[in-house]
Amino acid sequence: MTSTLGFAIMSVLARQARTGYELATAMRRPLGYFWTARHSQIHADLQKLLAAGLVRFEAEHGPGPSGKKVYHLTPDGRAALRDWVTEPPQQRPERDELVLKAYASWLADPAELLALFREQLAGHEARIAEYETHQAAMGDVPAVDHPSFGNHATLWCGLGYERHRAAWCRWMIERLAGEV
Amino acid sequence: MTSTLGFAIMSVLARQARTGYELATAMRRPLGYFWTARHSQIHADLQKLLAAGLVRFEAEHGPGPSGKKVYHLTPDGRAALRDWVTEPPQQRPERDELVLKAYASWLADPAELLALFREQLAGHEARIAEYETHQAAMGDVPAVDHPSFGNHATLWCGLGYERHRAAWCRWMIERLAGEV
DNA sequence: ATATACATGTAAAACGTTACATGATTGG
DNA sequence: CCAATCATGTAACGTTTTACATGTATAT
Repeated sequence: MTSTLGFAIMSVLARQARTGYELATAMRRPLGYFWTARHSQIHADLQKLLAAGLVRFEAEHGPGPSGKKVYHLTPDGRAALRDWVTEPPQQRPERDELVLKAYASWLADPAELLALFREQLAGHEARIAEYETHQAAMGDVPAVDHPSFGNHATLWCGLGYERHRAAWCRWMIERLAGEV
Repeated sequence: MTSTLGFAIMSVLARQARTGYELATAMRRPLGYFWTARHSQIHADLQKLLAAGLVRFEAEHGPGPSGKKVYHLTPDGRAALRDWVTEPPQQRPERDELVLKAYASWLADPAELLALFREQLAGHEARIAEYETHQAAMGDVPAVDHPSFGNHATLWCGLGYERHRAAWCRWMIERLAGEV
């Protein structure tokens, strides 16, 4: 069975052939906004995808003890990815440490809590500004069958998320500021 | 080192003494909205917390092969929890399968995608209605040092999250409906 | 020359899920 | 009496992180 990471890798390869190293950097940005993995996990997963016939590689001369391997999707890989996209996602448990802290916030020091949420808010505001710059640079939303539609869709979601979290932080700050 | 699950457990025990079984049901609702664990993991973690002196239990006669154990926080446990609340959360990687699918959505069938996002939207709308009922039942927001402030804060966040996701689904549906 | 980026992999440990295993209490 | 709920725990497996291990190409 292909893991979700396997599909994340194939989602990148569907756009362009890449080495494992390049996949790892894609897992920081832009893919890292919604899926991450370390290079050790990526190399291991690539071997599984290879065994399943979903990817293949061209060995090229390059850095590293064993040259470089440029991976690309096979027709089977592209078909598997295409099918996976429209299947309902398995709902994995939510795990949100800041919300957990909010649940226990009643026993903490309000002044320290206020500092925590102000710090979090600053982070969200910085990311909102960053995402808005990206969005302005990307221009109009293309047709849904264009690769960059995926970039628009994920950026829209990321921006909405950051705005929601910023609003929540402001609500918390308002409540806490009244107590200090 | 206490795991985040350990603090989740202590967040529940800070309100009321509980058995491991009761902690597992709390990990479905209401805690399950932002942190989950199975009973097997909870029992294992309780033994770590016990060894660290952060919780203790009273053995009581009851069901099960070994009676029941009602756990409560020790003063050390309460202090550790209190300190943890105001520490910045360690940013754990985002992993969102639906957003990953959106990233690869350009190569899928628009009609099937439309069905997927309509289904997701229906789920969000149902949860919004459910949370709004909870919120109405809870009444006004109490002082920040009252345990139920934690319930209000987490519910506010959950409601904001569901509304954000619903809005994103509607945006996707609008784009996709134009193509089918 | 030397530091940085590029490049691939393995091993150990932590975290989390699923399945296995047992048995008492309670309500119908 | 029987089923559901309450109750505790262990074992096997898969996923993810951290650390270990190596070595080339390139720009300063």
